[in-house]
Amino acid sequence: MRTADGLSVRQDKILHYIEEFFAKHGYWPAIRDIQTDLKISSTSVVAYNLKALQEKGKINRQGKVSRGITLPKSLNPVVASTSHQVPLLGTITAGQPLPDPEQVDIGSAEKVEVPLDLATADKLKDVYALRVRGLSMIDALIDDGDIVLLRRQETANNGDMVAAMLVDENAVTLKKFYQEGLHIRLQPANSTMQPIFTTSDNVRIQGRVVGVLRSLF
Amino acid sequence: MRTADGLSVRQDKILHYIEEFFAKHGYWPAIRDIQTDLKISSTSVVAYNLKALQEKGKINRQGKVSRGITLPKSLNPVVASTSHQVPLLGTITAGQPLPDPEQVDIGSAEKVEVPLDLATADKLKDVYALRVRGLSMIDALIDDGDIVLLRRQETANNGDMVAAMLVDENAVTLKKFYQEGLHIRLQPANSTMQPIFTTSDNVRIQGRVVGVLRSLF
DNA sequence: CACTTGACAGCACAAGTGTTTGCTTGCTAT
DNA sequence: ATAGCAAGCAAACACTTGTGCTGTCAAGTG
Repeated sequence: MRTADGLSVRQDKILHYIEEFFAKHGYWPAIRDIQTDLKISSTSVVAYNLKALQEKGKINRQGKVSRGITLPKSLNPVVASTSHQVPLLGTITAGQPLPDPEQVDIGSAEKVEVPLDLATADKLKDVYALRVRGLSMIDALIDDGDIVLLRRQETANNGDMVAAMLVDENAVTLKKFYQEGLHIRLQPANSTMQPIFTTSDNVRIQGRVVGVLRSLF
Repeated sequence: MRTADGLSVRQDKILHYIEEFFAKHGYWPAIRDIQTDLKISSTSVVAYNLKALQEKGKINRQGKVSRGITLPKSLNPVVASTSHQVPLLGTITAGQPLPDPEQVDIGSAEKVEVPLDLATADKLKDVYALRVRGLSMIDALIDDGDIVLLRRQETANNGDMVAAMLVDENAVTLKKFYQEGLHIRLQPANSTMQPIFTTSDNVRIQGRVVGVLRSLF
């Protein structure tokens, strides 16, 4: 007898057992867990069926690794996630350059949850977050306390919202970037504000703004 | 040296390593994984620190079980539900009153993922999202295309950012709310803009703004 | 009938892995 | 000084667990 997925009854039971075991314990079962709880006579039978499940793409296995049976993320109801974490590297204030993400221990940094609506996971590479202090970014429609998401890059296309450092002023600002011949126009997002015109060598792009989160709770 | 959590540097590193290992592999690390990758001289040192982490409630352990180190669900960024879905009920444009959430079939509405950093789950009750069309909310630092999160309510405290309908003008606007005697002051979030003064009966509060999401991808 | 194949059994081995024991080090309080 | 203690080190030990045989058995298959 077969299930709809082309699995034998036993394989189906094993698959569900693996799911439930992980949901209950938080780690994966060993072959002998499956064996005893499902009252299978031999570990080799379990191994045999696990191999079948693996070939059918229902599970992943890491050879030789204890409890290395895993479910593909997309099939794992416990792990499937709709958001992604990016490191919160610090605070951005007018005048201070952005921290270099490579200088900071990303592993120990605070994390910010970013919904995948805002950005798909693969686009979140090299993205980090900064908390905004002060009102200096208000012409970019960014308030005190907002969290901005930045992707590290040193070039920009016209119209991109970038974190740009003005060398002369020693200030960082968030503006829309427009290259106009030898000059650069930095246009505030807020149309009631005036743009900045300056030369290329006075501008150093530190990253592109890819999102803003504001909590008013 | 200690981290903010009262963990030693080594314990902090181990904790983050466990997180990353699980995120990467889908199963938990063995003591020897931790040892070799963190270049710790002995397994017993790892065991020693794991015990400390366990006593501090940072990890759970199943004695004797291979790869039985787990993170409490609330601390596990991979498993913990760190975001929540709220219905996206439509579009807000200057002049149009907000849709009544009860009039819309919430079940079939589009959903927006909201990170719990922005709002804890229990506070997300009666919260819904609207997409902003046009620049009419620019003085509330909200751009065309932003998504605003609103909690349905008809009263407000001073200083709350609210969605207020001005009856005479038949317009909806997002402003900070201040009751001043019999009059009401609606103050833009953007200090370069001017407030609106009006009477109480000309203002109908439609909800409180609890968050803003902006994606620039 | 001989031959294959899928599924299961039993068992033992070796690798994977947690635990224990004894020893060293550096620091602090008595 | 000396005792106490947290933290680390090294090696051995013992349990846990995946894997590799060797068979059995029933159901095809030519």
